[in-house]
Amino acid sequence: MTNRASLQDIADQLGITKMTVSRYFRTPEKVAPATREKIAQAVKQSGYIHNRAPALMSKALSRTVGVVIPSLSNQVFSALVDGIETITNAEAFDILLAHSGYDPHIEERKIEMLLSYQVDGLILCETEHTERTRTMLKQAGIPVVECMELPESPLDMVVGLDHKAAAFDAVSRMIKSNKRRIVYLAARLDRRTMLRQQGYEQAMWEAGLTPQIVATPFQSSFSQGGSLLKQALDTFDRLDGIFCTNDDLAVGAMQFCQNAGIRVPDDLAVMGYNGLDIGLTMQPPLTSVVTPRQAIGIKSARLIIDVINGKPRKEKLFDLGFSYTDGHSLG
Amino acid sequence: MTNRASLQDIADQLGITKMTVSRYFRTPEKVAPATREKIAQAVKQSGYIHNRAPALMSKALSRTVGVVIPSLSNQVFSALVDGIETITNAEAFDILLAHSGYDPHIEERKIEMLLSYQVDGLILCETEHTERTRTMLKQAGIPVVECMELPESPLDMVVGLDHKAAAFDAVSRMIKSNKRRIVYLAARLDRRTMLRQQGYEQAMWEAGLTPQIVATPFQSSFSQGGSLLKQALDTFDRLDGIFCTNDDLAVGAMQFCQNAGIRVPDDLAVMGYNGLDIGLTMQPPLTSVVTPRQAIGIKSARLIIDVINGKPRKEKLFDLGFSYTDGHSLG
DNA sequence: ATTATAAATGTTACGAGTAACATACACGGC
DNA sequence: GCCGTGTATGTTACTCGTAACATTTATAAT
Repeated sequence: MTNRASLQDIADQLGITKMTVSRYFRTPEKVAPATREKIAQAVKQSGYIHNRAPALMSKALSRTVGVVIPSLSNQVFSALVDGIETITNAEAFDILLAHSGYDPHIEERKIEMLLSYQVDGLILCETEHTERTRTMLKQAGIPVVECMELPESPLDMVVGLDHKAAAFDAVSRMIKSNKRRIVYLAARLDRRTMLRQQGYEQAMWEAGLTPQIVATPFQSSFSQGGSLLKQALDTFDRLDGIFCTNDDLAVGAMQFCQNAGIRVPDDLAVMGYNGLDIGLTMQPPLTSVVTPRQAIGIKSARLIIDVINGKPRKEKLFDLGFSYTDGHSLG
Repeated sequence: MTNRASLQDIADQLGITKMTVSRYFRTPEKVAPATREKIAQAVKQSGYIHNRAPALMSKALSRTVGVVIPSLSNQVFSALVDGIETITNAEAFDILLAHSGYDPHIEERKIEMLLSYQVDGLILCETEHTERTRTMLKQAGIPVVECMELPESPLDMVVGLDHKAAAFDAVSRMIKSNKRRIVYLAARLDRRTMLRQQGYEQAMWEAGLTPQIVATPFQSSFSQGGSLLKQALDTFDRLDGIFCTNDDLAVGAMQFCQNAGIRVPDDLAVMGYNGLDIGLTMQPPLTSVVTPRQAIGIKSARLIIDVINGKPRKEKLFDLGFSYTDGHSLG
């Protein structure tokens, strides 16, 4: 907008060339201490702000990684970003953040925007992409990590966990606690939700039980958890367990139980997914599958930066597994 | 990284100049339909991705607004960003998102990054800034909106609400419901939390009551709500109400009540702040101050873009007020 | 047909930091 | 005093999409 100070302005003021000033910012040790001092002074006084545009035009690195998360109000992704920034901060990279609202077309638009800023790498949290997204990313020739799950046809690198296996294990636990009539509660039927459903179904069939599902396409929420459980109770007789596709639903369902006088876990076992803080404040504390999202972020950023630095790994897929919260809602 | 296709590449391929291709993207109606068709073909085939860098170098607009939110896992800010994007999408602006973790120094770094990308405007969610942040923003000469609250020394424009007044009103309501021994529960003692405390204190003093505060500097969370309430009950006799600085604390506190056999609102009235969904799933539903965050986002983006388009308003401060959720936790 | 006007495309210059290479200068060792 | 080495700084060329202006081509109006 208005004319910000440029390197040239500072150089003119000191009777040196902008090259020296440029060096001052990027390799200060190559500038004489006396000059360094003078420049520091002038920079401070002029309030110079770095301008990336010309640097982006040279084929140099932008030292920026693009990150696309599905939602801005989900602790899963904020922990993921925290993990990413641990690494990027240490390596003097910036991140450029965008959110897709779980929509592949919005993801496409955001990726296009990030690429237009010449990011050196991309971290994505979804595995469903538009055709154009795949084309663009191929063209871009930068490292890409898909994180959180293990896609069937990865774009490039993958860091995540097997949600089907996690769900299978979680439901098997419930069955081991002598629960038999277990319903799967689901919302926003995205891919990860469907994978968990598959794990649930497999565990049920293998135990000789019949899977029963109550789902809504709407965004998951606490209140949704209550209404889905109500619907499940109305539809199926003598339920003794619910496996919820995330903790929001699980907590909502547990609240419904409290209000309806249903005892957890004696009358109804509840299994959540993600291991959020709120689950542990319930009475009894919610048992929940914990996804290692911070570790996923760290690993993803590490991989991206290694590739940028010319140290590509042979291995491209990293399964970081899962664990459980220390809850008592299973019986 | 690898050599992406440039406008020149496409132009060469078609025997035209890059200028025509550039026009095709920005003002397609000025390109002959036949040419348009040919370019569309070539663009698709080459997988061309726009490169913003040269455009950022011309003094043209970047058509990008920077947004710095404090947290990536707070519905308040995701709703705010939703509001912002309603407008930016309609006006063909992009947003560049960053998060500060409520830390003015991180905010400074993120603002510096956004400015280095030549954003045309900035939306900030905090009012505490470092000295350098203020200098940079003055230098930058772009419109800035501080949103959510009403700062004492605004940088430029402001869209928010008066948290002190809201807290005053909320606590006055509790007092009108014949609650007398009301404690303020607070976490992460940021400016907005302190403002609410002031409103609380004023309401108490004006009613001839003594304010009592239980606070923790740690990040607010559901479990924190329970322990703060426990601490309050241990410290003060015969509490009959709590005013919580946000819904996380309020919900945690209500869960504590349920577990401890404290009846809400008969034994204890609970007032929350923000009006999140989860509060309404409680039994009884939580009464909470609703902040108009989506509207704040819309208004903020509107103002920024108006100024960018050369239509500055005389008015610089917009108080969008507050309302209440339809809860029953007051009595 | 002839000029006026509009539509389509082309030409030129520009922006601001940086890589690669070039030069100047200081200092120590002989 | 001369040379070699290294440090500090300067010079030049480059990046590529776009604004502003120029030119060509098509269309309409008399």
